[in-house]
Amino acid sequence: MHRRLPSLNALRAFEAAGRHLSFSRAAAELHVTPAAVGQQVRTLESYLGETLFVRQNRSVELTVAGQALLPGVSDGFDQIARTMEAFYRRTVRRPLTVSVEPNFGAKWLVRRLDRFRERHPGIEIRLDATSRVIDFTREAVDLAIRYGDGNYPGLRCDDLFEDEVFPVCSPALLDGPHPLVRPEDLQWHRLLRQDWDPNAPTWPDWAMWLQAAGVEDVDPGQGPQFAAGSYSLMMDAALAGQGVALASSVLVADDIEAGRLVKPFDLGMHQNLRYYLAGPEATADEPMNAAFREWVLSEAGVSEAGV
Amino acid sequence: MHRRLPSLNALRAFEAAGRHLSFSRAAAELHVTPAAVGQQVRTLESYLGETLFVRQNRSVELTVAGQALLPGVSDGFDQIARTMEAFYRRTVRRPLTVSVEPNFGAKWLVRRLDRFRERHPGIEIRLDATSRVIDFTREAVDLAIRYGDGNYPGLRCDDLFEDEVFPVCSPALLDGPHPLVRPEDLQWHRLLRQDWDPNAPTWPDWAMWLQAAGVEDVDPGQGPQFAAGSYSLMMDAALAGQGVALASSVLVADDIEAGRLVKPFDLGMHQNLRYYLAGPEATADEPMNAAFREWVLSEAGVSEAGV
DNA sequence: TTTTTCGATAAAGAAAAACTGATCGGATCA
DNA sequence: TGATCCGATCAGTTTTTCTTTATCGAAAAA
Repeated sequence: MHRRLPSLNALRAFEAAGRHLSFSRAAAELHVTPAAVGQQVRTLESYLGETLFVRQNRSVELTVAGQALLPGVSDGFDQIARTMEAFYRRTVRRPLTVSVEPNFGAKWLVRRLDRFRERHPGIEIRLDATSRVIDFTREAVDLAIRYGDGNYPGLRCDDLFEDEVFPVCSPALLDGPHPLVRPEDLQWHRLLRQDWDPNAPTWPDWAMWLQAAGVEDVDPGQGPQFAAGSYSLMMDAALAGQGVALASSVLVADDIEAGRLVKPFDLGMHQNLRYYLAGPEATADEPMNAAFREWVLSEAGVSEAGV
Repeated sequence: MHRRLPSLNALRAFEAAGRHLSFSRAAAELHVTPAAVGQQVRTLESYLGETLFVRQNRSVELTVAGQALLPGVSDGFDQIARTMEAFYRRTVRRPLTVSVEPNFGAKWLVRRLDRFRERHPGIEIRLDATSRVIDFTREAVDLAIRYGDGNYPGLRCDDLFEDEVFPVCSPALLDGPHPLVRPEDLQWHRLLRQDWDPNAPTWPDWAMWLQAAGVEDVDPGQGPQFAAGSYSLMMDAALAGQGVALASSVLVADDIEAGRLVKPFDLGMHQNLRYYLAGPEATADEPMNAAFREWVLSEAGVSEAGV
C-alpha cells in the first residue's frame, strides 16, 4: 500500500477550519493560535497546489476543492477519534495508584493532575492520600510521593524538590496596625503552631525559627496550637489572617503565587528532608509508571536526567 | 466535538509498524529510519500508558492493547488516504505547464521532477521544451525557465543560478597517451564545437576560452562541429571520450557529480546571462505557481527571500 | 560451535516543523 | 467615525521529529 498523505497536522488543521468555517474557532479547538492554523492550511494548499479556502476579510469559506476534500478527511479523523475513545474506555484499564502525603496531594498534586490527564488520556490516576509508609509488596500502590531522606532500599527513587520552612501570613497583616516588617514584629501577632506526629518527619518549630532569626523577645509558645495532621486547618487560619504560620515552601507555592499568602521575611530553614517519588524497581519502566514519573519530574522542574 | 487525539505522526508510525509487524519495514514505508519509528511508537505508548508492542530481539508483535487499537486506526488512515487519492485524481485538475529551454529541461529539470511530485502530489507538471520566447498572454504556459539577462518586463522573475562555461571531457582522457593536465595539452585532443543560433544567447567559444587561458598553439577551429541545437549530441560525444567540449556548469553538474565527466582545468568563463524562472505577475501567487517557484528555487539552492 | 547478520534500542545532536507574538488591513458594528 | 473582529503575514523561537552512531541479543550462517 502506498499512501501519499500530506502532513497530518496540516490536514487536521484544514479539517477543523473547514468544519468551523473559521480559522479562529479551529485554532481554539486545537489549542493553538489562529496564525498556526493559517499556516497549516497554507502548507496543505501548497502541497496540493490548490486553494482550499476563499479568504474574505472577516471569514473564510471553502472552495470547490475544499468542499471535495473535507468530508472524507473528516470521516477519517472521526474514525480515528472513535477508535481512540473506545481504547480509552476499555474495561481492562487499570488505574495507576499513587500514594501521596495528604497535604502534598491536596496542595500541590491535585492542582496539576489535569495537565497529566491531558498528556496521558489513557492513564487513570487513583490517589491514595496517606502518611503511612508504603509497603509496595503488600499494598496495591504503584508509586508514592514521600517527604523524607530518600533512603528507601530496593525502590527506584527520584528526587522531586527540596523543602524550606518559613513564616507566611495573609497579606492583610502587612498593613495592619503592627505591620510585619522585621521578625521582632511577630510579638504583635499570633503564632500558629502545630503538633507533630512523633513517627513522622517534622518541621522546624517557631522556637527554632526565632532563634535562627536572632529574635529573643517573641514568645514561641503563644498563639493557637493545631493537632498533628491539621496542617490544612492551620493554613486556613493563616489564609484568614488569624496569625502567622510556619509553612512548607512546596505546599504554599501556589498560594503565594496567587497572592493569597505572603512571605513577610526572607529567612527560611532548610533541612535534610526532601520530596521523593518512589516505587518498586521491578515495575519502574512500565509505561504508566514511567509516564507518571516523567511527568511529575517535569512538573517539579527537574529534568529526569539530572537525578 | 472534543477529540482527544494523540500525536498523529506517532499514530501513523504505530499503524505502519503494526501493519508490517516490523519497525524497519514501517520505517521504509514512511521514508524514515527505524529509530524514528521506534521513538514515535514509544511516544504513543507513553501517551496511552500502555505497551503496544512486545519487543523480541529480532521482531515485534502487537500486545492485546495494540491489537485493539490497530484496526480502527488503520481504517481511519485508509479513509483519509482514499480521500486524498480521489482528490488527486479529480477531473478538474489542470496541469501546470512549464516551458523550459530543451537542454536545461533534459539535463537539469527532469531528473529533479520526481522530488517535486513527491512534495506536491496534487500538481501535475507538463513540460513544454522550446527555446522560443514565450508570450504568456497567448500561450497556455504558466511558467518558463529561461537563460537570459533577466530583463523581462511585466513578469515576476526569479533568479535561479548563474552559468559558467568550461571544458569538460570523459575521465578516460586524463590518463591516455596525452593526459590533459595543462591547457596546452588540448592540442592533442579534438575540440568539440557547436554552432550558435544567431537569435539565441550564445556561449563563449573555444577561441575565447583559449585566449583567456593564454594558450596560443592550439587551433580553436579543429575538431568536429555540431549544428546549433545539437548540444546533447556534442555532450554525448564528450561522454564517449571523443573530445573536449565547452559545457555549461548547470547542464553538466549531474554528469560531473556522477563522475561521467571531469573538468580538467579550473578556468571557467562567466557571462552576464543567468537562468531565470519567469511568469506572469498576475498568476504568480496561485498555489500551483507558487509551489513550483518555491520548489525550483530551493532546488537551485536559492532561498526565495534572497532574490 | 563460532561468526555473522538482522532488527531493535539508546543517547545526543541536527534538522525540520509548528507555533507564538506582533503588526497590518479590510469589513462590520455601534 | 472609531472600535472591534477576523484573517494574513513575518520573524523568531520552541517543540517535535529525525538522523547518526554505537550497542545489544537472538537467529541464521559458516
